Amino acid sequence: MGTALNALRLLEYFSSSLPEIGLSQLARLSGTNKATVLRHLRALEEFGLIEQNPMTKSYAIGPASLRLAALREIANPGLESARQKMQAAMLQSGESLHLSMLEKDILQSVLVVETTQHSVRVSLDPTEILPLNATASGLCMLGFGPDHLMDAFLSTEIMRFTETTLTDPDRIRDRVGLGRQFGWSSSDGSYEDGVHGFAAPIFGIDQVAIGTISIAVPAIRATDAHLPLLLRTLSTISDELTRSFGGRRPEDFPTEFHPFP
Amino acid sequence: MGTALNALRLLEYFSSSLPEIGLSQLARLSGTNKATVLRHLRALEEFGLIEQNPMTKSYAIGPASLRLAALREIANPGLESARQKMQAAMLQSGESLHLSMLEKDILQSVLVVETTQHSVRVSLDPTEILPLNATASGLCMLGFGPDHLMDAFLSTEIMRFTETTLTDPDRIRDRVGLGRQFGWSSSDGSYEDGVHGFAAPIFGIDQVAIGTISIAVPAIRATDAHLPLLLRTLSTISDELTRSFGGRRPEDFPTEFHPFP
DNA sequence: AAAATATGGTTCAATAATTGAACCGGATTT
DNA sequence: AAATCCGGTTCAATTATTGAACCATATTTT
Repeated sequence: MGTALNALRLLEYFSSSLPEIGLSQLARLSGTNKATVLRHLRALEEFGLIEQNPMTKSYAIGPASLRLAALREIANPGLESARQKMQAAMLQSGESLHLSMLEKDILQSVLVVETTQHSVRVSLDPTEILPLNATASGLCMLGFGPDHLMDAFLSTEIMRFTETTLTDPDRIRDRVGLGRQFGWSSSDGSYEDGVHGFAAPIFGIDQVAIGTISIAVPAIRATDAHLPLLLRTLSTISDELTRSFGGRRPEDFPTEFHPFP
Repeated sequence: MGTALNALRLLEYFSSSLPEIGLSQLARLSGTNKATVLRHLRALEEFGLIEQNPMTKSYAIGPASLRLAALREIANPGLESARQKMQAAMLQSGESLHLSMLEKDILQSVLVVETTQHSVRVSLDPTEILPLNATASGLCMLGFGPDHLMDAFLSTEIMRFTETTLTDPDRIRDRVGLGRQFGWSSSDGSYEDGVHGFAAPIFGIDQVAIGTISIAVPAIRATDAHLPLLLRTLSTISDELTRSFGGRRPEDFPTEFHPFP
């Protein structure tokens, strides 16, 4: 049931680590017959969501994705201006920024602006779903997002990614509480080793977070000396983005971010 | 035949002028039964390519489009750096830039950077297919693109958009020849009244144009005094983009752009 | 150098999903 | 208050989808 959806699901197998997939390989990955996969790929290709490399015969995401993204921009204005604000914040802080949004209790990365100032940089997959327990953005979202989010999340399986990933519900609650108090959250290699994250909420009209803005820093530069600059950047851009999305910060939200004691 | 494609085709009805569509309206537009349309929309929605506005109940392009676009970025790197170069060129010239690419003999707009310096600006639909006879980019593409392009285009129906649209094959050939000689093409309201365009080619490895970069200027600012700045901007960015896409300019391509006599 | 195993792609009958007309309840218009 | 509109549902008839087996070709393995 759901031919169209089955076809679309083939797109899920493409990732940054596997951007090109051959017919047989995709059939294996999806557990579907080759003939079926080929039919679907042909349909996706005709629409432009898939593109076949004429040399290698393997398939990749096609140009229609860009068209659709541009179209969404129009219905959902603000993302383009968000990009510009992120660009400015990137130049100010020198680090990469990630904008993520909550959709159906899932935190998805929607915009990435990578630093142009350092050659050692954090390059995370911009299409990934962010685990709420392991990332700064996730902890921040738990703290400032809809009330039911924490319970909903704790009722799912909590994943572990590295040595320092928070998996104990009590410890997660502690960290979220700390974030709620200071206005920002952080993670130190709890999702990927060597990557420190700092995140602040973006609020909607009802003063509930609809997304987060985060700065990803390689461990080498995650120093106490660097922190004030990062927090200053974070504070201003989270305020700008909240306003640019038509939202409002809660009255008791800190106007400046300070390091955790 | 092609359920998946039928579902995807529904996405074609969304545009910048019609970013949200209701169920019945979409059924009418596509000439399909409501039940069918609803099934398709549900499938697209589950994948995230469609999103339903819970208030108005109408549908719009969903967040998965952004994910896919980001994914394509990875397989097809360079677009992000192109955006940055375009941003710089926008700041230099003060005008909006359009990047378009040739896909299957169709010239599609893939990236738009709008000016932030003027309130009178050109805002063209970033998802549109560019007519080869009516836009600066189109004429430029005819001049520097694959050899068969001109014949292929002339064998299709040539569309007229405004009073000044070029529709006579001989006049088109003349203008294309002029572009080939000077390295850049222009259009003055031949696609949309009041919009002047200036375009230069982006070459692939085989010295054939794979796309174009263009500057769109409102008629008020399309003055002789402004032109040198526009041409300078165009020349440098077309060179940058050609290199950034791994291409090569032909040896006899002008290193500087000069106004037509 | 021959055999074995890949690959992308095709065929076709059995099957399972898609389709559209008619219908429903509710909100606007007339 | 009658008539349209809307989003959404139902269900039998039909139609497109599916997967096993197959083909030709390229790359490994023996």
